[in-house]
Amino acid sequence: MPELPEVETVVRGLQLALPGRQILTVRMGKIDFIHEPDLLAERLPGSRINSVSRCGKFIAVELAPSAATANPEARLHLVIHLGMTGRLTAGAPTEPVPPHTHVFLTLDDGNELRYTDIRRFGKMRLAPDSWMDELRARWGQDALAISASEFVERFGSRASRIKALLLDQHTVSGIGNIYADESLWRARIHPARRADRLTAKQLRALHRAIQTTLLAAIRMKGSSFSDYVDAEGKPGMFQRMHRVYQREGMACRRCAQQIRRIQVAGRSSFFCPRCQPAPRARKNFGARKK
DNA sequence: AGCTCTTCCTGAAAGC
DNA sequence: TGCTTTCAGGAAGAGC
Repeated sequence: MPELPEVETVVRGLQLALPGRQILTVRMGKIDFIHEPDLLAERLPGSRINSVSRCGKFIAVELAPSAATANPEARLHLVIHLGMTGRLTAGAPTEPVPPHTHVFLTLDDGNELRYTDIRRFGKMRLAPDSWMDELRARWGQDALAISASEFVERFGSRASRIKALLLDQHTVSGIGNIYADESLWRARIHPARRADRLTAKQLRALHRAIQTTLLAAIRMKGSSFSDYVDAEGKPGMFQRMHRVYQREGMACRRCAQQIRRIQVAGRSSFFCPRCQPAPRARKNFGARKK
């Protein structure tokens, strides 16, 4: 599933292929995951691509203001979220079309930008600057950009379980199930611990673990299990480095204890019961009041 | 405030 | 063998 490192890898690939290109034609298959598909059909042909960037798990393809628009300040962005199984690839139109490919953009260099998404949990829309601003305001800071002190402040005051907070994009954006588990293992924190019961030292360790894990994953071009590929259609390699994710019953790489799997915040959570001690069972008798 | 459940969707894997 | 059921999950929304 694409999380920050996978989206970053796709964006870096697209940055080599898209800026400066003009979109010639747009063809769409299933459109139920596209917000206002008519707008894409109307506005994309003829527009030129300025840049490609990442905002959390969103990909933003910025278009140059078109001469036809009355207001040259009204920049548009083709915003894409890959969801679970989304793939965004740029290549020759002669390459075989994978099943479930729903958007084709032909480019002026003869290449084609394609969006493929088996489950269509992804999202696509053409949005103005103001929508991007709203997104940034509503979403938490990017997981790679947030400072240690901000991280401690944001998490230390919350009563939710730490895993739930890591997955909540409003707290910090970019982290999904894989990197939440990997980071928690690295920081030796149990996924069901309440964030406000962690020490500042533990939260700083978690912040560091997130940075280390995400940067290492980016170097390996992301994790591929079933569907994720980069902008050239190639899988990542970081899944080989996973310490806990999808390793139930296997030995912890630190202490050889068997990795366990539980449900936290409705998600599979993998952890080492020795390295990541469980929160103390809360009995009424011991309940603390604030 | 924060938790759980539901919804969207498909294919792989498990169950019978 | 071949069918049916279950599960996986990013994010939003409902309801408690």
